[in-house]
Amino acid sequence: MRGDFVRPATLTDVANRAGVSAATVSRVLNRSNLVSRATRERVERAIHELEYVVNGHARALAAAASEVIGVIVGDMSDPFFAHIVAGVQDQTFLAGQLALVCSTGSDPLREIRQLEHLRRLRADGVILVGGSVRDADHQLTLTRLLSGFHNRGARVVLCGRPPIPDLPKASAITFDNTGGTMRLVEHLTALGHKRIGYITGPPLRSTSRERLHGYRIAARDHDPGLIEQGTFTRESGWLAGHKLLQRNDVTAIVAANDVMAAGALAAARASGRDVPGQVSVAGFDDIEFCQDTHPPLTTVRLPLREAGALAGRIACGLDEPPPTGVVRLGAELVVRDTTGPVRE
Amino acid sequence: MRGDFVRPATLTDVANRAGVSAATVSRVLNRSNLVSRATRERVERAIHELEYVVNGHARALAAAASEVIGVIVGDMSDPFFAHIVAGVQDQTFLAGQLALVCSTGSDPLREIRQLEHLRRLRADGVILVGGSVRDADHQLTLTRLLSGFHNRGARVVLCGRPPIPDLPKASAITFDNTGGTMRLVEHLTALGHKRIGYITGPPLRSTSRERLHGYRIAARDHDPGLIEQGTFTRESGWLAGHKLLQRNDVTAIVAANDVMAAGALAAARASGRDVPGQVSVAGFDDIEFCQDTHPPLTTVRLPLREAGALAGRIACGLDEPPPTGVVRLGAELVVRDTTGPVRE
DNA sequence: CTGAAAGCGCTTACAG
DNA sequence: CTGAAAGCGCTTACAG
Repeated sequence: MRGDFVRPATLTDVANRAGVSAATVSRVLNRSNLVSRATRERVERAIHELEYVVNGHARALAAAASEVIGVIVGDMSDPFFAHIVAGVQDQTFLAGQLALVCSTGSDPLREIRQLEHLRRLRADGVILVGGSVRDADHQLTLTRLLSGFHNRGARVVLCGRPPIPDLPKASAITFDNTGGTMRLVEHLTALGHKRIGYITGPPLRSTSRERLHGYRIAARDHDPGLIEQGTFTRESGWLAGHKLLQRNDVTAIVAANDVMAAGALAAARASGRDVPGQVSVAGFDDIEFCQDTHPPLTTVRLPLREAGALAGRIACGLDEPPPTGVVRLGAELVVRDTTGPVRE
Repeated sequence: MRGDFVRPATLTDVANRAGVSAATVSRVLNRSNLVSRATRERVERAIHELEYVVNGHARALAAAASEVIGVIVGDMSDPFFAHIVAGVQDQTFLAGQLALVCSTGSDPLREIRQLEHLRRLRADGVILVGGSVRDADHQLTLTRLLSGFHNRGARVVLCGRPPIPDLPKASAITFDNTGGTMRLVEHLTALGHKRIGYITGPPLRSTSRERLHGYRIAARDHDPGLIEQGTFTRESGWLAGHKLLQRNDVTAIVAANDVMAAGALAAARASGRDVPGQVSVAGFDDIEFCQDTHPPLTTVRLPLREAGALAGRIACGLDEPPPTGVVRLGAELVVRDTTGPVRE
């Protein structure tokens, strides 16, 4: 039933109405100053009267520039991604580009599909947000796809994801996941904790691996049984926390992100444990609600919005890519009320 | 320094390599079954060898269909939007469309700009998510722009936003904001609360107005001084909560969303008030962290992801638009631990 | 400052 | 089942 529709006005329609050539209309559209004032005004009136909207596809085809920046994220409802994306969009808007945000639901296949879509649209830039998946096949496909962007002259930015060795021209903005986790664990060690449980993220994600690496360095001589597997969701944090609490020697639990830490906190409460009296808990990212958990959560702050803004600026060509290809952003320990001294 | 780049392979390149015409390649691309098996295989090999990626702009221009669905949201880092968008994207992915999510930062001007961008891209559908702004000029521009989409045959869906009278062909998916708030206030009334403070959202947003309206109906004879202005942020909830708590007659505080309720909760704690012993607090939306506030927050649950999925299906043409143009979704009271009986 | 013409890379009747 | 040709709506040298 999608019957007969109005054909939108074209540039030719505008040219006819204004009594000029298509080239002249195009010049007005692109703010060329090779147009006399009178002509410009006539054209602008025609544009207004016809409610003319330039066809972005025709323009992209003729000019070989799309005004589109692709942003690929894992999961929009995860604050980690949401904050980075907000930073990106502030900048793309300033640059007059359209940030096209696609979410993969953490599915590698969907990541590939979305990238293909972006290549079809000849995106001027593409930003991959969040941890990469350690899977040889997937990495190969990804690298091939991304070099396709590069070969066209499109900019590739990795944000919160390690550089890809086979893709030296891509810019990478990374977080100090390892160092941040180390400082967090050392903070607990200084409080007297010796048996510190750790809830890690999905095993193949670079973010998980880097944070876990920090734990392994700082928690020397740790028992491998102190590490539980999570999936970055609250539910998985609850389950893993519950398991760790069944070991009576654990006096502190560190989760690889705040959402899982919130789950572990709930598990501690459910088991009747006082936090931080009987067990300390800590997270990672410092998303807003850390202030509102019970008690407020000790965590590590990542400059998410700033990272997104930087990625956006590079992708739009507003900033030059970093000379070394990599910008490493800090991670700051934020001590709140879920961590305290061990009471033996 | 963006020097000489590789020209991506075109359909003609593929045709030459495979020794067929462009039309045949196009047929293979579009899965037409008017191609012999042998020819198809030859073309597919050429596509693979050349790493050919169809140019979406050329295709959109020739076929007058863009495979793009635009989604306009206020603020990605607000879980309210994030959950709706996740629902949308599940469906657009199934439909093979690209969901192009643009955020306006709650700026009406930016909303218009993003819509113009989507019109240029000849989006097949557009979804406006979240409350509309009550401003005559802005509404007029918006309506004009949206009818431009309609006239082209693109689908317009309003999600979590009231129908626009001048735009009867648009589908609207609305939440029972008023009824949900009424049930929440009645729950408090049943617990003996007589002086219930209310923290409202930005005054011009439809969401704020509908929720406030529910409060006004249910809290009959309320003192206008019991209503404080917020902006849907945690900070504004803290401030408004702080003000309300200075009135010693207030025994309960309802906020127009969970994020502000979390702020109010923190303000109550800061003032040394026990929740719910001395003051009850409640929010709206039921975002995930409501389970982790201290104490867990009483609120009203909105089917955000379902709403997004429905909007996505309609926008992609997977589902027919609702016959009446409007789908009204429920709002369910979720009683947790921040609300309790009045202790006089 | 302005216009005619070619070209961007596809799809789609039309013929065969 | 396949191809030649026109056309989608712009931009961009090239001339003037």
